[in-house]
Amino acid sequence: MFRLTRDGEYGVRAVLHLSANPLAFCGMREIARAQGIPENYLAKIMQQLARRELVRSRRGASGGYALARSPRHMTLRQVIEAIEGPIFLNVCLIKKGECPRDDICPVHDVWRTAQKKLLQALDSRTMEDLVRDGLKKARRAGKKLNGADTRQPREAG
Amino acid sequence: MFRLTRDGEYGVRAVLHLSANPLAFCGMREIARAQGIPENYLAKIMQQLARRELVRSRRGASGGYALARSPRHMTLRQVIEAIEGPIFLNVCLIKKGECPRDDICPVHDVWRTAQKKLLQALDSRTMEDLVRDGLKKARRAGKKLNGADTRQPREAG
DNA sequence: GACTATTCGGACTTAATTAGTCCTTATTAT
DNA sequence: ATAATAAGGACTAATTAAGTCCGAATAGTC
Repeated sequence: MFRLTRDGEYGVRAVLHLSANPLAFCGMREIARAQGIPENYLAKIMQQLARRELVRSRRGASGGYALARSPRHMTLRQVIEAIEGPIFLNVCLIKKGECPRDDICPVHDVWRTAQKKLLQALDSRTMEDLVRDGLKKARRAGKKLNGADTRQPREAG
Repeated sequence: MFRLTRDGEYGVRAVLHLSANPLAFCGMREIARAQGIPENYLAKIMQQLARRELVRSRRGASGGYALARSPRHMTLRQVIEAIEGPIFLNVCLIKKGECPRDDICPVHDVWRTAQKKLLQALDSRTMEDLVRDGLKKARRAGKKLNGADTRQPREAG
C-alpha cells in the first residue's frame, strides 16, 4: 500500500551508517545496535546489499561491511531499489504493452509522471549529502548521531 | 512495496466509468463487465466509495451507482485515498513525532518532498480531465472507450 | 401486496508479502 | 587450531491482498 517496508528502511539506515565513515569496515552487530535493527534481520538485508554490490563484506574475525563505492555516487533510490527491487507505482508501468488498456487508458500517463517525480526526489540526494544533513540536524538538536562519529576505522580500502 | 493495489486500480476504473456520464446511474454489473473487474469484488469497492461519498447508490430494480459530485472536483488522489486510506511513503511521515529519530534523521526530509511530489501528480488531473484524455486516446487508437459513450442515462440527479 | 432485481454488509478463503528467527557452513585474523 | 564473523537457507507468525459467497434490505414493477 505505497509504503516503504522495513527491509528498505533498515537498509537505508545501514548504508547511511557506513557512509559516515566510508572506508572503514564495520561489524554487523555495531550497525544493528547503533541503528536499532534486529541483528539477524539485518544480516539478510546486508547480504542483499552485498549481492547488489552497494557494499563489500569481509568474513571472519574483525570482518564486517564497508561501502563498495563512494557515498557521492549512491542515492537513496539506488539503495531502496537494491533491496526492494525496481519501483513501479502501478503494474501498468512495469513493461511497455503489459496492460492491454494502455492505448486507451488516460490514467497511465498520470502514473508515469507521478513515478518520475517520485524517483527524481529519491535520486536527488546522495548518501554523502544525507550524512552531511544528518550531522547538521544532530548539531541543531544537540545530540550525537548514534555513535557514527565515534567509530574507529579498522582498515582503509 | 510501493505499488497500487487492485482495489485502487479497480476503484479508479469504476469512478472513471461513471465520470464518462456523470449524472446517470449505472448498474454494478455493467461497470464490472466494461472494466474487466470481478463482480463480487467490485461490490466491495463500490461500497467503500459510497461510504466515502464519492459515489451515490440506489438499490432495487434498476438501481446502481452514480458520481456523488462533479468529476471536475474529483482527483485521482481522492479516489485512491478513499479506497486505500491516506498515502504515506514511510511510517515516519504518518504523524509528527511518530519516529524518535525525526530530529536527527536526514532521510525524513527527502521522504517528505518525495511524497509531496507524488501527491501533486495524483492531484493534478481531475476525473473530467481524464475522461477527456481517454476519449482523445481512444480516437487516436481508433477504438471505443468500452461502451462508456453508448450508455443511456437512466435518471438525472 | 407479491415478485424480482439490485445494492448492503459481513463472513469466509487462499495466496502472497512482511517481518522476523534460528541454525549450519564457510571464511578469516590471531 | 581457535574464535569471531558473514553467507545462506529453512522456518514461523502476522498482516495484507485478492477474491468469493450469502443472507438481508430496498426499490421498481406487475
